[in-house]
Amino acid sequence: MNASATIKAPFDRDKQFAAKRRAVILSAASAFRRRGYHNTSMVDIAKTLGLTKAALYYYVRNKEEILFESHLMAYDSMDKILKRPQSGEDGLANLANVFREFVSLLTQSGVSLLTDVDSLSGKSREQILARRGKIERRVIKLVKAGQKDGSIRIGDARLQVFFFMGALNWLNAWYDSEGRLKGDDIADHFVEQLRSGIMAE
Amino acid sequence: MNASATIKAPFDRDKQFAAKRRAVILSAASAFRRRGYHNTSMVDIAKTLGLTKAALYYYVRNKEEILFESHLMAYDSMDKILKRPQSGEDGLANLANVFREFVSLLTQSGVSLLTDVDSLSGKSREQILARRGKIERRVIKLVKAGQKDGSIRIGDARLQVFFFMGALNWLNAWYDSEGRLKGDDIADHFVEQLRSGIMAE
DNA sequence: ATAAAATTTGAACCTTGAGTCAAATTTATT
DNA sequence: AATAAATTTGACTCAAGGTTCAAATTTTAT
Repeated sequence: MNASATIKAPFDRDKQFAAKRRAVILSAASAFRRRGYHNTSMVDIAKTLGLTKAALYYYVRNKEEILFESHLMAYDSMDKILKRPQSGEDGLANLANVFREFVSLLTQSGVSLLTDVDSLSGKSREQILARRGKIERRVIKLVKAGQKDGSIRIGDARLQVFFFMGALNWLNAWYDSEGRLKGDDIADHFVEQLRSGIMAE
Repeated sequence: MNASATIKAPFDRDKQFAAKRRAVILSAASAFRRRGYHNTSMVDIAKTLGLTKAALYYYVRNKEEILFESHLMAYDSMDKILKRPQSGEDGLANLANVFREFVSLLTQSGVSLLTDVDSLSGKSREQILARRGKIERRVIKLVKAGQKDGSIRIGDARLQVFFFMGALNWLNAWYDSEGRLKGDDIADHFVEQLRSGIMAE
């Protein structure tokens, strides 16, 4: 309608802001994963972005908020994976697909699974633990479905899940994107080890 | 020889000291495992022992030394397990035995596997990483032996090891000694999942 | 009971790093 | 080019917590 409507880019303020904010959090998350939350100072985070510490506070309320959002980002990604309609042969196949995407997420995208929940205080910590619990419960459901259709060995589903979720979290400690092993190789291998570890028969 | 020789206990100074020092480290290690290194203050550590912050420094050079020794303690225990002569049927059985003892160590004894290596500086960090690497290499050897005698599936042994060592480290995040699951149940389950995950055929 | 050594403490010190803010600078719009 | 809003900065404050130390207390041996 409006004749003057946007021939040039509309330089959306909010979008710009949101993008930069996201960059801050992703960059910080990566540092947290490598060096740990407490071993990463606000100055460190700022420097890697070519900014000054004070500038960070334009995008973020405080350091803890960065940690909080880092967690959220990872869990959002995992939720998205879990929500995709599962169309595998059976429960085991569905679980394997999800697990493969988890591994890919952690090796390919910049998203990292952080463990430093105890540096969050009160409400935030509860919220994050709730999210983690929700994801665990979803994965447990996948396992139980597989047990029901006979593709996954009968057993304590929770323990089965903890076992292979450990592999996922441990990735952080040793995976090096520059290293010899490519993310997909790892995914292939891990999926196979997961499958045979809980396959029925 | 000496007639006055030790009818009463010889109150061995050094032994007493060593025992208390060990207690400090074990107690701190447990706190580190639960709350994390940086979320545990020297005052916290002292209070749980009924001491004052300053008293800790009679037993320990500084906080980092506690973290360092915590790591050492865990790795010493694991080394001891790895050194026991393995007398299983085949490579897979040997590996399973070792893994079972690892799980028992972490669930039964107070020993905890810590991840906060990056809070150590310079030489200490290298030393700890070297110890961890040594253990990993030993376990990888066990896997390779199993591959050679046909009991373990052929594949990248290092990846196979990382997979199930993840389960071990993840234990810290969820295992609760007060919880419903007893350490041995977990060990049984995990060993089975490990076995079938890499068994040949 | 006393002296010497071992252990513990209270009260400081000191460093690090998170957070604040008014002013300077950059960017977008008229 | 002028202006207003958005962004960035330098310099500062402040608290937390690790570390030190001389003095007090407790323990062991004579």
